Amino acid sequence: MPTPHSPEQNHLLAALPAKEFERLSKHLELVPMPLGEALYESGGRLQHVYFPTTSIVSLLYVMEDGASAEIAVVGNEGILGISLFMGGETTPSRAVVQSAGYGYRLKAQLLKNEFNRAGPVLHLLLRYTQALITQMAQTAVCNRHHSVEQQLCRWLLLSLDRLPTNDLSMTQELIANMLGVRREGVTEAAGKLQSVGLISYSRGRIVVLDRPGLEQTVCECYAVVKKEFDRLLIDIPHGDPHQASGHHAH
Amino acid sequence: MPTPHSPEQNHLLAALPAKEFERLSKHLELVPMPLGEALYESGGRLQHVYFPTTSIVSLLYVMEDGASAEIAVVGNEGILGISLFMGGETTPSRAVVQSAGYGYRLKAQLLKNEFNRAGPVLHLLLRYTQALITQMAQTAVCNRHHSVEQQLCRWLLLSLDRLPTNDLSMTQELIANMLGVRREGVTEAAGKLQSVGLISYSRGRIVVLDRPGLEQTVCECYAVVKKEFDRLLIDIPHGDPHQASGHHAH
DNA sequence: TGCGTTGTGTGCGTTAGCGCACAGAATGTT
DNA sequence: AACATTCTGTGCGCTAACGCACACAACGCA
Repeated sequence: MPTPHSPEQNHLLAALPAKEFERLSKHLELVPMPLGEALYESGGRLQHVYFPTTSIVSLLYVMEDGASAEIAVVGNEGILGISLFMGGETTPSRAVVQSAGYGYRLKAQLLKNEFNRAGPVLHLLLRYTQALITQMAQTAVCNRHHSVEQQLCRWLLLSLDRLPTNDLSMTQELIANMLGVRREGVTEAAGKLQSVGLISYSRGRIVVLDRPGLEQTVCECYAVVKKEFDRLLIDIPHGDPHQASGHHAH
Repeated sequence: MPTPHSPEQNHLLAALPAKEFERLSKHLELVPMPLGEALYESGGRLQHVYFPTTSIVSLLYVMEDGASAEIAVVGNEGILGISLFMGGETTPSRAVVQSAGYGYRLKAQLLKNEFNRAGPVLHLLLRYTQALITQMAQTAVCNRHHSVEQQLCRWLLLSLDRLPTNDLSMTQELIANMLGVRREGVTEAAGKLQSVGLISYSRGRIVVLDRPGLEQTVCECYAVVKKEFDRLLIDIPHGDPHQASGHHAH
């Protein structure tokens, strides 16, 4: 058991004021999140919300003909199951583990109760949701205007930001599903990135060699989203009329 | 003065319980919303939130090179300025009036106060926000997988749903900006739709002749979003632990 | 060591959409 | 009536991405 797990590995949990964290932490349940597991299906009812720590989860829309597209990605900075507290209970999206790891889960009703106290937890979750909205919106724009190569860069950086290492365990097939493009398109784009020395890969294992280089190749979409996440979540003022004791998410 | 205006033309306002509506309505201010007006700019601070009644507003992302894309559209079913109550205060998007008309506005602070009462207004706004999220996500998918023609259909239907008539006042240039495609692409797609008898247009005026026909041509994205809006907003249970007196949004 | 499975590379022809450069039509203006 | 302006139609060549059909490489397991 090399890595000791703790809820604070999740930034949202870490950003909670002590009192709220106390209340919730006793109900947090550490769960493994294996590659490919669906935390929820389109339209399905949620039993739990999930706070990833070492895993990454994709929010996917799958269409009637089987074509798919990732609309956002959630890792240790976030939470899965926002539709619970937004009031809809379900969403038309799927949530699939894209990078195996661990996370903590919490019974749906407990989170709702906490949310309905209308305290710091509510405000924190809503801020996170706004950041997530930005990510979705930017994904829409990126899908419209940018090349597969640029999008691959974005995707790699998004993953990198949510992992402790710089090697990802992902086949090109999977990446293609996420980006909603052909597998061959990913092969080609990845080939280019490798030939320029930014990454190196082989059979489902991608190592990022030159992160700054990637950041130069990526489209603006990455920075926009990143900036917005930082703005909304790094220095979190707890609530609106409440205290503003400078907590940090890391 | 042919049309008498009333706040209830906006579905969200109409869905408010009497008590909340009372409290807010005295502060609602009827404002004209002329074509092209920007209700807010990327990163700008909001002074008001807007409840469109006869107007339609596009949420746009504009990129460094000037390319743009609509990520969602808001009409009499919704509200503009969700980042106010989500806690971010601003967003990276612009809000531009796409179809001239009227709306009611409310001072930012008043809405925040109401929101912070954590009553029916909060729950209603959050449900609406979830519907909006679905629209954005589906836009991302649509951008990835569907043709300009299909997207034009979707766009026309979205507009139609938010207007009392079936003629839209929109140049192809504007539509192209919204969809994030070339103007010529819109010309071509619109030409096809016209030749099949679904629409008729001339110099900035589009009349929808055959709505059912449009609904057959459009991609699934339209229906997904529509269904989700209906599910979340038509039969609104006010709040979670509160009463569930069957209010209707129309 | 051999064999199946799973990933990856490559080479087509095809297509949707782009960028550009106009020509023509409808409208408003004086 | 003449003119500028705005909107729309059309005709290119060009490129990114698609769909398909393989060949090949790596790894896992008997």
